[in-house]
Amino acid sequence: MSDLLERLRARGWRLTAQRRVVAEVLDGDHVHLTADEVHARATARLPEVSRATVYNTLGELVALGEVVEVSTDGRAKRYDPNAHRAHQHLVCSGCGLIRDVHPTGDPLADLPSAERFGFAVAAAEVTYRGLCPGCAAKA
Amino acid sequence: MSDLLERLRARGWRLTAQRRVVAEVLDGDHVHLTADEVHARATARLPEVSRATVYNTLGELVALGEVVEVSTDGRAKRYDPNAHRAHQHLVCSGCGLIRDVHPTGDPLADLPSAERFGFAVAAAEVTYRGLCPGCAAKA
DNA sequence: TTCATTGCAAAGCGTTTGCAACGTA
DNA sequence: TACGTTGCAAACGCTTTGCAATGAA
Repeated sequence: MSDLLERLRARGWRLTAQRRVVAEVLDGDHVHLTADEVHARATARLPEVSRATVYNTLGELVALGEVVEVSTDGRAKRYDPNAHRAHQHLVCSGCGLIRDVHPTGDPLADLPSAERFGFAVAAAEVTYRGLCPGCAAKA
Repeated sequence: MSDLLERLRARGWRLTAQRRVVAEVLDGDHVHLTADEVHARATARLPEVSRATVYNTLGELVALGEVVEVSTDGRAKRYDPNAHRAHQHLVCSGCGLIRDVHPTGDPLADLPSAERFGFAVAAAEVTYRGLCPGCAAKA
């Protein structure tokens, strides 16, 4: 993640305490927090971080391609810092848990040109839905 | 779509003018309207349709499995009446246009059990993103 | 010093809900 | 007639924005 901070600095980002904390919160694997969760964890480290700043910072990280927005349900967006390795998401229909997965095969290869209707297809997002072990045990 | 109305009646649905209009608006291929667009088209046919009724009716159609909610962006949900044939979506990054597509291959087959982490995977959603011919020409 | 960044609070958008009036079965 | 359905309007959750104060470079 220090990589991230260096990349941001190299892009001329003005590095503030708030931005550093937001970036740190997003560190780690399988992190898919909502903006509100990011705010909660950020204020735990640094009380003076406003919601607006969290939204601003997340939006900028997304624009920079460092973080990806994931809207798994109709609820709040989640932010996925694992933008540099292609992966897909496994979402629990019960509790909303999200896991990163790395399927074999390229989904793009499954879409023949006859089915592209002239679109310049750039990417494919795959979301697998099911019950996580915990929720399956309760059901 | 008359099929739909008959299915609904068979399920004991109380058939009101408002519900019929909402169902009619959703008729046709490649229809992916937001709740607000459904409301606009519904009131064009029948002025006395409230937003609340549109939301209620859409929610019931989703619960009945006749319509599928699609959240392509972080904005308003869209409603896809093509629930009876497996298909995926091609979304234009420029204008938001959505097309149904029917890829070859089953995405579920691309997720080996080692990548399922104990999840009981039930379904896979695939969204292809790119530029439609119109937006590609402008870019 | 300067100008981007911040915090606050209010507004915005899409959606849901409470409740009285309504209309289908 | 009875009970499910409707419309209105207010409340809601999440996100964005205006503006004055702040602070990194």
